[in-house]
Amino acid sequence: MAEVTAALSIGQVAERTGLSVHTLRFYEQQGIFVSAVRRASTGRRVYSQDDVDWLGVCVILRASGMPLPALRRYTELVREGAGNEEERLALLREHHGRVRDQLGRLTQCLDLITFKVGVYEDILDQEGPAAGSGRPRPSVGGDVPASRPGTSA
Amino acid sequence: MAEVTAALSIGQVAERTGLSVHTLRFYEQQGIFVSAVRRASTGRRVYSQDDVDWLGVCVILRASGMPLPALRRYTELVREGAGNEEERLALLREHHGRVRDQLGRLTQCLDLITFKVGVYEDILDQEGPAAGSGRPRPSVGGDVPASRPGTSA
DNA sequence: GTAGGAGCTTGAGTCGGCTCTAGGTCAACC
DNA sequence: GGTTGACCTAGAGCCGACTCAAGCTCCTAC
Repeated sequence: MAEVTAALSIGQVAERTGLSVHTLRFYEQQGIFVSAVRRASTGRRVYSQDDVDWLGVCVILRASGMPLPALRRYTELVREGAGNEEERLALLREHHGRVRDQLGRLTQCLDLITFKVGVYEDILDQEGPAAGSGRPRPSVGGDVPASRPGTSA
Repeated sequence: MAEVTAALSIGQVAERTGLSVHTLRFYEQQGIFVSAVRRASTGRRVYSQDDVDWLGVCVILRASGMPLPALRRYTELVREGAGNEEERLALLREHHGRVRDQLGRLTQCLDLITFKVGVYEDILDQEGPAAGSGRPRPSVGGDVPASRPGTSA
């Protein structure tokens, strides 16, 4: 058990969070740090492991589409400390809902794309190497064939 | 069996696709239509049911994050007609992969968020109404409590 | 003692994808 | 014949989230 608080440079933090140094400075300016980023006597930023942990959470929230203003608000609540758990929960729940929606929509999209991929595989199967069997496919999705469109086939 | 090809105004198409009239004109300019949009003698755009069907596909591809250039390329391939199915398939497969990745990442994010929501529910459970039991929770994710951070608890 | 590299600040630029504005045409209704 | 209201074009503007540039300061190593 050593290094209670690590003291990392912006480059090191960039490396371990996957964010660019630009983005780290940008996030700081945007108020996306729970406590002010410390500075060395030379003016350079000094990050702790806590900062890295927090950024890990931020990366996930961002990756799931939380907008910066919401992330900033959440950060503020955490910075204020205990007593505002309701608001944090509300914020997270709202985001949770959005992510679930997004997941649902994406799943639907994936279905369509999977289907279309199958259609094209069949087409290439049949006219391609040998006259393969060609799994039965419902009659949709081959995409308008340019010449005589007709609600696809 | 009537209206082989409907003849819809831009407003009607906007309504049935969920896209704005601005976006429809923008897409047209971007080459996101399989065949040139027809014009009435007055210069107004006249869309067919095929256009609407195609836009339906586009909406789904866009919703799943396909960038406009890729969508344009796909449109071009469909416009060119039969013979380029390999490239269409490649394009769709690539997108399919990206959507699956995105889905995976989003699912992970959802797990974290679900977990955090649970943590806050427990906190509010305990200090709130009555001193509820509080389901056992692993020791992560309560978020740095501002004062004495310490790798959260 | 100087070259290289990491870091600093402020402010501008980029990118994707729309979204809106200005100024105009046209058809329909009162 | 005047007013809506839907549509037209070209081009500018916007938004979110970075990303980069310019010009500077340090520190380290040769």
